[in-house]
Amino acid sequence: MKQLAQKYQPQEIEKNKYETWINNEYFVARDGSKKPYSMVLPPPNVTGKLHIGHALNTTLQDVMARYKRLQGYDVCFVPGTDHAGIATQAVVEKKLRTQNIDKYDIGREKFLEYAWQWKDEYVKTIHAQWAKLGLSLDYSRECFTLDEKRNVAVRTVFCSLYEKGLIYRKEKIINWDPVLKTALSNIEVIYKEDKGEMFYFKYYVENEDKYIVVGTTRPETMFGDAAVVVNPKDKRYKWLKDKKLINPANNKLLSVLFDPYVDIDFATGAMKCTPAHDPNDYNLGVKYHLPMIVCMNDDATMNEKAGKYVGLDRYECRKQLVAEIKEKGLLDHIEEITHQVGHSERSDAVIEPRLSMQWFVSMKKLSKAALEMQSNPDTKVNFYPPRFEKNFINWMEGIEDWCISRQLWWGHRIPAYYHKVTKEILVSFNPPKDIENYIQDEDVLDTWFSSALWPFTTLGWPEKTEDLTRFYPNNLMVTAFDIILFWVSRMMFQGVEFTKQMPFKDVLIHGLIRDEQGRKMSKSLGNGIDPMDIINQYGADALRFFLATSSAPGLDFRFSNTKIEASWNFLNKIWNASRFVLMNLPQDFKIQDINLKQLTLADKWILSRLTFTTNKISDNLDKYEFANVGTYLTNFIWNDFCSWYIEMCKLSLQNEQIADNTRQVLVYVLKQIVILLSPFVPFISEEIYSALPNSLNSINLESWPKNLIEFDENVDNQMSSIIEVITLVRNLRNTENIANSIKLPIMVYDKSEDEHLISNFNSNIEYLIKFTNASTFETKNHKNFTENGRVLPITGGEMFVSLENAIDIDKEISKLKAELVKVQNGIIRGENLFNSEFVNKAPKLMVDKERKILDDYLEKKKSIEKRIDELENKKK
RNA sequence: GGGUGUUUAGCUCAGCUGGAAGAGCAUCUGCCUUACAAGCAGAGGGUCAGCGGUCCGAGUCCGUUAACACCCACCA
Repeated sequence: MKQLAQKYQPQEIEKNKYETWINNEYFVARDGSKKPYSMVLPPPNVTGKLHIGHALNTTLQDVMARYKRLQGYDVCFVPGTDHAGIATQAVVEKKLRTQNIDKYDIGREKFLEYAWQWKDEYVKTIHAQWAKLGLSLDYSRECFTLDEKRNVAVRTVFCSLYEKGLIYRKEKIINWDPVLKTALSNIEVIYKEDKGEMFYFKYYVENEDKYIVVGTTRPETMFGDAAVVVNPKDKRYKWLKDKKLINPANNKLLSVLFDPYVDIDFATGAMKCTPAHDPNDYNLGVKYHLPMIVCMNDDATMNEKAGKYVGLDRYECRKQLVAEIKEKGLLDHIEEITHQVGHSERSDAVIEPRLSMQWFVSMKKLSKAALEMQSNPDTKVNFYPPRFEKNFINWMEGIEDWCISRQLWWGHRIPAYYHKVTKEILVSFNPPKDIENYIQDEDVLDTWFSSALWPFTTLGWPEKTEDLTRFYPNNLMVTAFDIILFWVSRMMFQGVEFTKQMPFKDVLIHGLIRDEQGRKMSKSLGNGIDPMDIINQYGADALRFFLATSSAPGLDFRFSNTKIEASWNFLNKIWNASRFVLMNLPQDFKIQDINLKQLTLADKWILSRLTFTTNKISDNLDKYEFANVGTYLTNFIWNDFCSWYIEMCKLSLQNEQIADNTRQVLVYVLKQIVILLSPFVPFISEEIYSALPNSLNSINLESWPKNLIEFDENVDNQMSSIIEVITLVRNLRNTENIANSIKLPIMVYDKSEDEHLISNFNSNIEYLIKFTNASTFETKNHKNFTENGRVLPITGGEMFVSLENAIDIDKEISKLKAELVKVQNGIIRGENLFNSEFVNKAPKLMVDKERKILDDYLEKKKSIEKRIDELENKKK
């Protein structure tokens, strides 16, 4: 048992705790006698430091991990990091460039050395940040998406899919990033609305003085054109049958195709067809066996097909080509348009659709299996909130094959080997024995290919490990909605394919944190927030509490300094309440069982509220409704415990007979409070916990509160009625400007024959006197007062507060009249209700409730009117 | 072009099965009451975006409109 410092200083109490927890292996899953609970941390990229979004994501998971641990689960919370192929390669290249090193000069192997160095450095940073955040991770199981074991899994999956015919290599139109010089998958392309121009060119008919006008947004691709296509139903172009058109860019002859794909109403209804640079044109090209002419290099400069424009950037070529065509008089007109243009997610370069030889995952069979699994209530993944399930389903239903090869060095190298002579492809887990006759594929796999396997590769798959049987599928996956398609969906279909079940039971989708103005946080805006800065200022606990309790599932929320401060204030309140409890314990204090027969009303009430709160918190944590949990915690701790119970204890602590039992209750409740809090704010909880008598070595060894007594509605009502009286008197003092030093005689009388009210007040009269600062507090069964004062309605009776210190009668009367209006409105509402179908159709319980409310109002009306009469008489 | 979400107090947001509108911050009033002035005790403030519907009863369910945000989609 140790002392709590005078001040709550998070920087002090958060020191060294994490190291102790880790050294004691509190977070290592290994107790086979307990029920398993498992999560994998979405592995952050090793490109840099963690941002506030990571802090949110990991905090939510850590809350669940700690909660489940306290509930007696063997929690397996696996950390890891992601090699993030494109992103990491880009930052490493950038760093090398600052040192004037070109990756092509140093070559693949040397470059990878630099990349691994980078990775080691940032994993270290990430570890330090996880520690600061207090994440209860099981480091004994830590993984990296590119480590040896994961590589085994990746190669196993690749070969297996290849053998099943679900991976193939083919020349197809793919999204080409000309800056990073690699293929991308469809979802790595971000479509943005861009201003552009639609150019209308004249295509003359061969050997005739007739022309048609063809529109294009991309004149530079005309060097790759293979045909002009019109709709067969388009009457305007029937005459073109069997004619040839002259490509204004290079004077080559183009045949005219008639295909219903072309939209008659779009532009001129005549479309140029560039099979090697447009996915739709490609389809037409395949259908009509057109030549596939690639007219650009991999860096989006023009190749020799562009004639004199060879070597020019695609946009420069466009400019010059348009000028040339215009000069020749073949430009009809130019139209300003806005259209969707694809940009690379990573480099922001304008994507060039390009015919290229790549590896693909055939998606049809995989998506079908996953969708079937998802349509069955017994095997499906539960999305929180459920609407995100649609994202998954829609995407999977319309999914196209997944381009998985990347022209990078940093990643899992594709286990395909090409025979130097026969050119035969060999896909094999291990390199061929006669490797000297082969060349391995230069490309690596899309990062998401390995990420998709994460839930089971982290548990040792493809080996049949104990972890895999115990902890798979994972219980929970927590992630932001922007990654559902990239990651969640892919984990799901790969899980189904390789483990015959979904990789997790629940998916919790959270929103994004925006800045205080509601803008997305981004590097270009420079409005990102470093969680470490917040921790240094307010402590990890305040940050965690803010993050976890500020958001409803699936919704974005704003970062807010005032909310962090509010969290800090809350923790400071808890700190001080704990100090109060501890300083009221005598030196020789010993924990004993609470004597349930000696409880005061306040004792019973706080224990009953504790039960209520614990149940609410469990319910809401089970639904991942963290914001609700925050509300229940704050209400209970700040209002119930601090404002009422502790204040009432100040009296009972002076009563020798009950003081010790009160201390037992105080310590007991405080202990449960810090346990309830600990999933959210582990550091301060541990600090306070360790100062409590008879505590274990760490709060991490504790268990979730079991209810000492049931929630008691009767007790709750009794306490409410006392709180009601106290609040009314306080209110009266405030509105009437009556100083606390003036003691007031107070009388309560019972309206009904019910003795409960009176006896409740009688047995708690000392609290009432103290809290209302009354001179006398009497309870009576009958009205009997004549002095100047105020009648206040209370539940089940009325209260009279004598105001001998001359209140202003006029003011009093106008106040009563104002209240009378409110009461009359209430009566009107009630009477309308009872004149309606309400009585017949509403449940009896509701009718009774409304009846009572109305009766109370009628009573109240009478008594207010009487008071007004009395006061007016007094005036005369 | 489809789809989803948001719209509640001055600000930021809760309000999960329909039963007289809540929190934090801000504002106003009074308190240094020895756990806490980063606090305590009170107060004021809302036709729950608009319209229509279902229901005895709607912030909550249905339809519709508007604004904002996001996702998906090959329109040259």
